[in-house]
Amino acid sequence: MVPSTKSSPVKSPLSSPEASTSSARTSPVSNSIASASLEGQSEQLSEQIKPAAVEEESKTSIDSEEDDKPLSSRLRMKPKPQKKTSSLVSGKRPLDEANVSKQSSVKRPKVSESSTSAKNKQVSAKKEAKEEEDDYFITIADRAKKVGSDNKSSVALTKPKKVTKVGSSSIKKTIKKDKKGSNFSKYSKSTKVAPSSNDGQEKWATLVHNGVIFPPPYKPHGVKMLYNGEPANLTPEQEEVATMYALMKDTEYVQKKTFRNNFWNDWQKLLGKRHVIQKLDACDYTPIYDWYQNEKEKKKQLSKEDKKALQEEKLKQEEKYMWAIVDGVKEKVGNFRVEPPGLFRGRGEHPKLGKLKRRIRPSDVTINIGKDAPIPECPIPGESWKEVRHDNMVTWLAFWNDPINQKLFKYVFLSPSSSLKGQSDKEKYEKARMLKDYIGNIRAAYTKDFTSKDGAKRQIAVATYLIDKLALRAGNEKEDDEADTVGCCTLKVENVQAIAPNSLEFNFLGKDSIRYENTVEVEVPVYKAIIQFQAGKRGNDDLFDKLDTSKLNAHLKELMPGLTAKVFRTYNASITLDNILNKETREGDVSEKLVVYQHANKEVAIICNHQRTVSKSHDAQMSKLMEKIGGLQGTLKELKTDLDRVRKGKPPLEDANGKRKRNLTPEALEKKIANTTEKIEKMEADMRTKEDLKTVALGTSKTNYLDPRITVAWCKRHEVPLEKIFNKFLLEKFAWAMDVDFDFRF
DNA sequence: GCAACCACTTAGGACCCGGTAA
DNA sequence: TTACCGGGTCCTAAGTGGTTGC
Repeated sequence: MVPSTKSSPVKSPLSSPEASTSSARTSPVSNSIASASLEGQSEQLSEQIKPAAVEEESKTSIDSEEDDKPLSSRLRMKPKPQKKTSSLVSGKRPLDEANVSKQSSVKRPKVSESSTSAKNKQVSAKKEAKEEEDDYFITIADRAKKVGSDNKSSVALTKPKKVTKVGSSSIKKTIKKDKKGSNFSKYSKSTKVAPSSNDGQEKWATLVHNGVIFPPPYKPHGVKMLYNGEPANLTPEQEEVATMYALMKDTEYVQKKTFRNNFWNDWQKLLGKRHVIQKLDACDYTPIYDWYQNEKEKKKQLSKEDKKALQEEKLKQEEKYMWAIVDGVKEKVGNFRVEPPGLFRGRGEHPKLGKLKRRIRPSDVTINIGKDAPIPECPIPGESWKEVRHDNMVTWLAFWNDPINQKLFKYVFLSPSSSLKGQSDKEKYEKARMLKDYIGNIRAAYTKDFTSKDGAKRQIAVATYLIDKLALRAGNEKEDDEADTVGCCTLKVENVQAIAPNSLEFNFLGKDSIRYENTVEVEVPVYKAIIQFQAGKRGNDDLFDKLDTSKLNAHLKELMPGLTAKVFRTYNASITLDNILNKETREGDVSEKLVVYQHANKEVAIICNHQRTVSKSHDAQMSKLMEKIGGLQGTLKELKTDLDRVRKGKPPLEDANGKRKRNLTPEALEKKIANTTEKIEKMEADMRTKEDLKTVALGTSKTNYLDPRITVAWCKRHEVPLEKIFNKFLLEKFAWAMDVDFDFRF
């Protein structure tokens, strides 16, 4: 991991605890699902719906033929998933001291044994990786032919229950570096992971790490801010918090009343009642702001060598915290840096905006580490950890209470590239793939319930439909001290407007206070049900008053083992990518294929409502491009005129400066025209893409929703270098997906 | 049945840095 | 040489969902 070069300008030794588009969105759902005749359907909700593929091996899709059958013939009893018993291996953090050892009383065992075994395992892992690499000796195209003949890709497409052999040895032997020298397995990680990391199971056997690193103590700068135009004296603690505020001068936060009020309340506690500073409005933080800008500039002006030296120094300090050894394997730690103090930057209209996030000390931090591992030395002399635990039912290495909301915790986890995270990532996508086999029957079941006499059932059906069709989030209840955002189950009456004959207009703030605006045509029974749910209610009342996420998820679990609302998002995102890639990819050069990928990625981002704010320079950038295109069009016109004249035996026209242009042959002019036209087309395409994507965030879906195996397999099939799609972070995160068969379909 | 608690995933924005056009 | 831009990295907020205890 590249260490952050960001400086933490505001650090304080505080200790007081509380001083502390309506765009035409692509619907992933076919409209055919509403027509099913469901006469005779059993009302047994406790039955799990068996995947269609299991019932009818030859059936390839969730089509109406199946839906037309009586549900009794489509539903079969499936054993309920075993309820987890709370026994010795409870996944919960124990409240008592049974699993806790106080730092002082813990004897430090020698590290040698585990580290030796770690080394051995790493050596053997490396050896395996090398052996795998040596096996690649056939081109991708040959491999495609070979595997294609052995295992027709159409089979993969038509048999929904096909189990994909990730990294099967037969396939590996047919892989070779592609023509461009990019081979996928160089990114794959030969890790030995437990078959499942389900809850209620041990996450690791041995865990060694060095704890966390704290931000350096606050260094007072002594620059005086002004109060009523006069320099004001501040203690280092007061100055630290003033500096936090001063540095936010250019942000929108300071425009918000809540932010200013919360900051003032917390800062005033530090200032004390009798301080000369009595109101925020009379404060002028400019001297501190200017000082900081100056410091920043000085830093920028440092020589390359000095910058490098600083970076190396930081790396040296942090190196030991960057790694953990999990079951003998060295793994990256994610967020090993304790969050520095600062002013709370919540999203949207968060009621706690601007509150002081006090400094976290070792006495706030609980460490989780293997029983036999040495307890990390507390990096701040004279202080000690709050607690040391040895809980292998969880994956966190450390946690502390969130100073803004004491009920919440901040965890230190392994990096997304670790085997532990990779394993759970893979399980997530496997679950979403499983939904593919159930979705037909699930859709048929909720369609039937749109008109159920049972109001709760009707609400569950409509909510599930919205989650499926619009990829809405579940929508847990929120506390009063959080931003007022909603998901499906918490939609308010005012968030949905029925538009005759059968459209719904959604408008609400979702996660991160990102607005969801979408008008969508829905099944008529859904439309009618929504109107009915709204009847007699006020705008701020719950649309789904008989429903919450627990009830919804409990119901979903009856339909498929492990099914929850969020699985639909993963499923719809991944299946959309898979479908678009396979439908739209044509023979051509890599850049054309990348356009297809980006288009698919964009569709998914729109479905999931992944937005970003338009960059400040967007308009200027567009104007510049327009200008350039205009210039090129002028050139093109001139070239065409010249060609015309040359063909008629006349000399070319004079240029803009009145100078005679060089005589060119018609062929040379044609070539120039072609080049200029190509340039214009490329620029226009760039412009369209830029405008198209100005509010769309593509990264979130790539990182969290798109099964990487779809991408890897597609790259293999179409000889697209994976590095064109996955950056370093994603290549590492998805190491588990690299050995997928080239014919993998989601 | 429900609230509280806990552990984990998902999310957008800030900031940095290197490549490239002017 | 400088300015600009875009991608990468880091940060941490904000979700989801399981479990527990009353």
